[in-house]
Amino acid sequence: MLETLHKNHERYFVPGLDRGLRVLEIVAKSDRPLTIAEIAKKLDVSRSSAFRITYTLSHLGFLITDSSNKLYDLGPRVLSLGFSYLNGQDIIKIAKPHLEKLRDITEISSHLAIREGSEVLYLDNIVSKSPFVSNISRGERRPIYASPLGWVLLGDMLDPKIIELFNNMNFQKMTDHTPGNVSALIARIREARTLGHVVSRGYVQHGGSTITAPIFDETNAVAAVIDISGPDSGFNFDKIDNFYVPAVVGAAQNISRDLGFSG
Amino acid sequence: MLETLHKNHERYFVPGLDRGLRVLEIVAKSDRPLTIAEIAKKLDVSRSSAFRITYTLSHLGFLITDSSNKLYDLGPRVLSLGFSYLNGQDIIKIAKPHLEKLRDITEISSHLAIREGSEVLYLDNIVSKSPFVSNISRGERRPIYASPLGWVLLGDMLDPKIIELFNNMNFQKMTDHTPGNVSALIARIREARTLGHVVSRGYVQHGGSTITAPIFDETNAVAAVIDISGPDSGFNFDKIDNFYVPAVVGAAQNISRDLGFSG
DNA sequence: TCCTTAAGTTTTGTATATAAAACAATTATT
DNA sequence: AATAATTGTTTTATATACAAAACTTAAGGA
Repeated sequence: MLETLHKNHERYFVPGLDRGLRVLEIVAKSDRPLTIAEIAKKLDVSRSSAFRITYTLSHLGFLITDSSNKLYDLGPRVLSLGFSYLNGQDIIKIAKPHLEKLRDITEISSHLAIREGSEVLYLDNIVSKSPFVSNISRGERRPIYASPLGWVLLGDMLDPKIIELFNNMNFQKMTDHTPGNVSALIARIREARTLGHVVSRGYVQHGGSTITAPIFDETNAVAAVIDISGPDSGFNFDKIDNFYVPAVVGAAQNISRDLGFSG
Repeated sequence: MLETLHKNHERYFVPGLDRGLRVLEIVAKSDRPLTIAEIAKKLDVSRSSAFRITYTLSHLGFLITDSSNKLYDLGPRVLSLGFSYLNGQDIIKIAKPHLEKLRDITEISSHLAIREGSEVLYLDNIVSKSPFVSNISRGERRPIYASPLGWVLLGDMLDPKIIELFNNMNFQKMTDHTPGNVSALIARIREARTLGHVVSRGYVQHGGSTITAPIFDETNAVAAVIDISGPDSGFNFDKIDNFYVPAVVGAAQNISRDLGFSG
């Protein structure tokens, strides 16, 4: 009884499953295929266990081996799960017509994103027909602190929670406007919440601008976020306040409404 | 010794991992979140085992529960693996500039796909700037038999292998041109191999056309396939043979060359 | 309201997955 | 070329993951 107390919260863990998924992420993070010995070392298990795990994963198609059967890499089957996830997100279906309309009237690419942990996760990407610079696609991630999408997404999070989430985060200056620490980030978040949207010119990348607004669910929580984003050349900067901002905020409100949020 | 002979090939399987991944696919296939009891029934294991597996998967972020903690659905973490897979495919990086050039000169969306089992798996989608009908994205799948991409992909497969792969496949007529059985499919594949490309008008969807060509690797095997594809309104049908076909075949050859295939 | 059925947890004896050790095969080193 | 070191695979004794059963909670019907 006593000796298992320290791992009491892991009482129901299936270790083989835990380690198998960690192997997939180890291989995913690696920029080259890995041997069993390398996987064993990174996972801190015996070679025989790593052998069994890779054996299972490759028989299932989640890992593939090279011609020598010694180097393991991700198999195409890992894609099917992600695609099913995207297909199952009602918010994508609900948001898509609004994002397309937004793209059509602004002629700028529009995006839908949610928060996962301390990252912005792009769920949809409606590309504009005019030349585009940024080509972000579904499934991509960005650090929350460095993205206007992230600042808006954290609009309903309490400060202690934010501090907890970013306490030991390494803030890298992407541009001059990237917050360099938690308190600067909180200021950005507060600003976004007060205004109800974010207009950023050159905040994300050199020569690129975005306009961002939040989507609320029925509990008034920030469920997701949308933006229009592209190179400065695609914007008419005289029309920011009386055209682009109302268009994005309006689209976000319409999506919120379709999600069941009555306001 | 004797009693384990029949499952000798599964000697090294990690059952917890196998079942965990099957749970993910069960949930992925389902059109609604599932309870533990439903998962247990579909997986044919005890409720206590299903409990342990869902416990593990949800703690790792691969499954999420609803507010009542009783309905399990895919979590956003499944996306990260698929995205890593796409990023790791050198062929995507190699093909992309050629596909973009192809899109630019034809003004039609271009795609890159590989074969996985009996499905076509789209690896990249370069959207045209003109209005588009089909909006296929990376990670999507189509049955091989119903797609010109599939016919070209099977160009180097021997007939017995093809028959084996499609023997108990249910051929659904998507259009008038969809092969209805294996021998019709083989005829299509042979035709594609002989010509070196496929021109299809209305084969895939009503009012849509595609032009498809194979990519070879250093062993002369069909490594992947590209096409341009869009609504008929985007094509100039007088220029099929002297413009579109050479453009697509040429792009495919250039990609083959960059992959290391000298021809 | 009480009873029945079903589903989610928890416990526990036992079948079995696991890590260590042994072995084989390959690669590095002198 | 010979030996050492490393890695992949197989075997096996033992720790433990598993299914069954018990228990708890919730939902439905009479």
